[in-house]
Amino acid sequence: MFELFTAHINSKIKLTPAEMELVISFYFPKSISKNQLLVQPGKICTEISFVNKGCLRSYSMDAQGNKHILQFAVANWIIADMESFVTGIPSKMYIDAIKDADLVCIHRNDYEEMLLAVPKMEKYYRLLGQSHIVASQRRVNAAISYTAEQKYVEFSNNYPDLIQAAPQHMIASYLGMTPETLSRVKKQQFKKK
Amino acid sequence: MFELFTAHINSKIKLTPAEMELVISFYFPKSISKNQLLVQPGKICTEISFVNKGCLRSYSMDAQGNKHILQFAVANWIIADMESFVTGIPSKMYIDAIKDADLVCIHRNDYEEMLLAVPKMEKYYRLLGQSHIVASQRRVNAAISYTAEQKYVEFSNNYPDLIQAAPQHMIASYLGMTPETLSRVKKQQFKKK
DNA sequence: CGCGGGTTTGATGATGCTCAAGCCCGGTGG
DNA sequence: CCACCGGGCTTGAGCATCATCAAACCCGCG
Repeated sequence: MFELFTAHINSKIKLTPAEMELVISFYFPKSISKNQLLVQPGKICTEISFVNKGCLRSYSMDAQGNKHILQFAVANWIIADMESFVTGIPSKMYIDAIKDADLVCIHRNDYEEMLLAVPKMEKYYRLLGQSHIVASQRRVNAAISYTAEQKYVEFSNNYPDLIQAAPQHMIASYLGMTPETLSRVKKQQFKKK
Repeated sequence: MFELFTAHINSKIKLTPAEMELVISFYFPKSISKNQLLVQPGKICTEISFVNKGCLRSYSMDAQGNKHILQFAVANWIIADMESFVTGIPSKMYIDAIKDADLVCIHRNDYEEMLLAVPKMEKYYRLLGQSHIVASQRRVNAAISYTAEQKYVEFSNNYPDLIQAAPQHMIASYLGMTPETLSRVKKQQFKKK
């Protein structure tokens, strides 16, 4: 149940078995099936979710009803609308499963308490934050500097697993282009080699 | 010297005077003048810098020699190439001052040690990371969903101070458009009201 | 077999880029 | 004090990239 999660924690920090047990007591498992919503606009994002299995995405929707994918989360990643989670303001985005998923979650009411109970977990979340920042930095750089083709190449290098897991129109959305453009980019790519 | 920095820490966590003194002992002040480089490609980013005064930017340069600004940092913000800082691989980006700046820095050799000496600082950096993530999320969303005009409007709402502080061509770079486009967008904006 | 979501392809058009020139303005030196 | 220089901003014309709209295609599934 919690094996992957505890292994992930152990890979970043060292906890005694007692501490680990205490940590776990604050978390709860949750399964959501494909297309099921975890977060939606107007509601507060109450949980941080660690993905055990499956795949989630977070996205916003613009005035024309177009979805824009901000993040994918596969196994060993966490996902949440941190803006809503930390401030308590209603979320403006959606999070749902694109493949049936098993999660390990912590509620925002328990989060600070857990960190007080096991302060070493501050480091765990600091390190996660650092990884997230590194990933965001790359993402922003690609978004503002790259052509459609460069974006796709970089993405497929960085996330070869997602190329498999996610349907193409979602990858297009993540990359900030239309499905048609991505289709044409791939065709071009193919011709080049 | 360290007033703003200690105030910033105190606004996020509670430290005893002794702890604060210990923390401070790991940091050193640094002044850099306009146009001076703090980080450059090929070299490891050895410091995290807290901005006391002035303004810095981080940017990448593409094959055509175009600069793409990833982040601005004014007072009370921190800046670093976290990818290089945490992994120790050479940076691929530049950080320089766009206004004479006073910084409070910590060297990567001292960072983990400082966190061991004063574990409460884990929380400080966790919270900074959270803020950074929230900001990045907004930035990514704007980059992939907005038109040039929407990007500018959102930016001027979120960072009215930077509209003053940064020259227009840098704001254009930050927003992922050319200076010409930003100029035209502003003209349009003006005509609307 | 036929439906439907997702992908591909094509034609057209808009947004934003490129290149080039002119303008504005603050700083410098005669 | 004025002339000149230069960087940054603006303006214009033409163009490339990518979006839009529409239709066809593919394929798994009921």
